[in-house]
Amino acid sequence: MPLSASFPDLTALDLYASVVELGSLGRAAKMHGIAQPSASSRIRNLERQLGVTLLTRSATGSIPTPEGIVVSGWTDAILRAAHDLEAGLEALKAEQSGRLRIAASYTIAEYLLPGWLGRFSREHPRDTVALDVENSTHVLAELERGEADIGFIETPLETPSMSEVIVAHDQLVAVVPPDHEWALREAVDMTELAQTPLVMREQGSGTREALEQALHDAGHGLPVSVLELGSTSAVRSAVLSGNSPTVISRLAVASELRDGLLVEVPITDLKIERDLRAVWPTGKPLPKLAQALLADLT
Amino acid sequence: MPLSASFPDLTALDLYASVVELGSLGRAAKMHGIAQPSASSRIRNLERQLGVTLLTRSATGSIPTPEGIVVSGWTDAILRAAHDLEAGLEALKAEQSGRLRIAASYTIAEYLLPGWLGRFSREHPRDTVALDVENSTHVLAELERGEADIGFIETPLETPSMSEVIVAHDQLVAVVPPDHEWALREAVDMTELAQTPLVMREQGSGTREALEQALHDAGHGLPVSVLELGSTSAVRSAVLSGNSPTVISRLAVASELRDGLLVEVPITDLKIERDLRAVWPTGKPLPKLAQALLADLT
DNA sequence: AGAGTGGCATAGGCATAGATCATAGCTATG
DNA sequence: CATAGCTATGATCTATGCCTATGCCACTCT
Repeated sequence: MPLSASFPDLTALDLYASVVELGSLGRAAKMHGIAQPSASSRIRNLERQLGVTLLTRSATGSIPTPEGIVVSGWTDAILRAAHDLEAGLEALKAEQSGRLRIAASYTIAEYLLPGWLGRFSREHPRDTVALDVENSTHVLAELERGEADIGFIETPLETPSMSEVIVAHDQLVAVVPPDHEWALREAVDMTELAQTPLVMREQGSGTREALEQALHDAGHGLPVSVLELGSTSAVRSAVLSGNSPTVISRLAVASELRDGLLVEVPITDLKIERDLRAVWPTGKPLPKLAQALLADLT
Repeated sequence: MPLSASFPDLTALDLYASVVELGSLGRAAKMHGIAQPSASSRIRNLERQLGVTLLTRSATGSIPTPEGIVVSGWTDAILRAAHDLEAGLEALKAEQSGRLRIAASYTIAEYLLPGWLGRFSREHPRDTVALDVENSTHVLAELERGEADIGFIETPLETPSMSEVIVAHDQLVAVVPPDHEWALREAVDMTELAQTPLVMREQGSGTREALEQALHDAGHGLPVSVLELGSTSAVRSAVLSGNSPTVISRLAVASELRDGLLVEVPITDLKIERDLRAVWPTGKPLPKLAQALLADLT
């Protein structure tokens, strides 16, 4: 469903965050490179759009009202996500001539890399990072061709020509909306899972292959799909607003599980763990910047 | 630091999400109530601002490019945070005559309630929710005066006049930026914590009182503050960009801990657990809507 | 094969949001 | 009591973005 038509501008939220931080409209205006009356009017607009008085203004400055403090917490979450987008984009746009070239799989690029890169570029403001998002086999190919300095993948590899180190963990879990019948079950066994139509990624995605492999290893047939979608976020939205289970990366639904918007269903004897690894060619020495990034993560 | 000046409009991101979901600019335009050419131009602007080609357009529709898929994951995170803000605001703005009146403490209101309310209002679209954010004692007072139907607090209560049920857990943890000396420590003992200047909430906040209580119980003096700030998000930002530890709700720094932007430091023998509880007056019967909300959470 | 349908891009006219500058009122400080 | 720092208001201007109308393209059904 679309966002409310009169949703405030992100720049207004950002300005508000600065006001809260600095304690004054004028100082916040200066930090954002606009005139003080503009800041005043933008914040007033923001208050009108949100329908809440955010600041108590006085001749000595402006401090948030009690409601303003709560709202500030919510807007901070939006702004952090926006900064993640910026960090990710900057890396995505960087020319191939950039100093540190990263190749990463989708899950890692979507849910972990922006945070890592934000911190990395704060610590190394003069260096640029280039990011290629590919599936695991392409990541390895890029590393072998010397087109990337370091890679991040979610599948174990057997080649001695690549070194690796585990930087995070992930797990595939079965989830349903809280009003689904499975939400109350103690557990569901694998036979039932294999026979229940699921929302799934398209054929050939890493997530789907891992699930098919696990079912096959346990002597079951291929899972049935009720809907096939091209991205993890699409799958998540479909499950949130539909009534079918899916098997999905825990990282992708962490906040929904925390908030109770989705419920995890234990599947008997099904455990698809994935260690998320940094990989690089064993032969070549790891570039300094790649070492620095790695040091941040371990 | 302020967001990039040319950061795209949230409505543009929202439109893009719809395009990805629906597979066509025109359909997305209709869903957002604008004309197709407007959608076309907005997406084109979005691509220019981000510096990335998001869609491959064709006479049969538009599907995201590989980069578009990654970006879509990042924008989804922003939009989810925006929906949380909307859900929270709607409750905050609702008149006191609203059907379900909730009183909650800051931590719960900031980090958990928006998600709960989003789901609740999807399931009960005709009902309105009013939210009052206060500290724990005020929450109880509102319940006693009958001004709220149900409350959420993070401190245990001893009065038999209130019923309670635990709906989530929280924990105060010590965190530092990853380049802080403590980040590499196995553990830090309480004496050292009590003597180290911390970033803290202002005197009288629940978080600070819990920490002071725990130190006092262990025979230590009051903690020293290097900086006192009025909101949890302000404390988090200060620690992220500074070089001092803080003791803070794990909920507030969950994503930073996951991304490695902050590091948790175990404090020997310090364990401040907080069960987050729903509370309501024992006498009166719990209103239907409050029961429904509670059922969602347990 | 031809008409119809659905999809995207371009061009021109118009309305509105938002920026600036100048000004004025308020409070604390010396 | 004057000054410095804060915010609000009003007048004016610019530019961004929307809408309608139109054209082109690909697929599909008769």
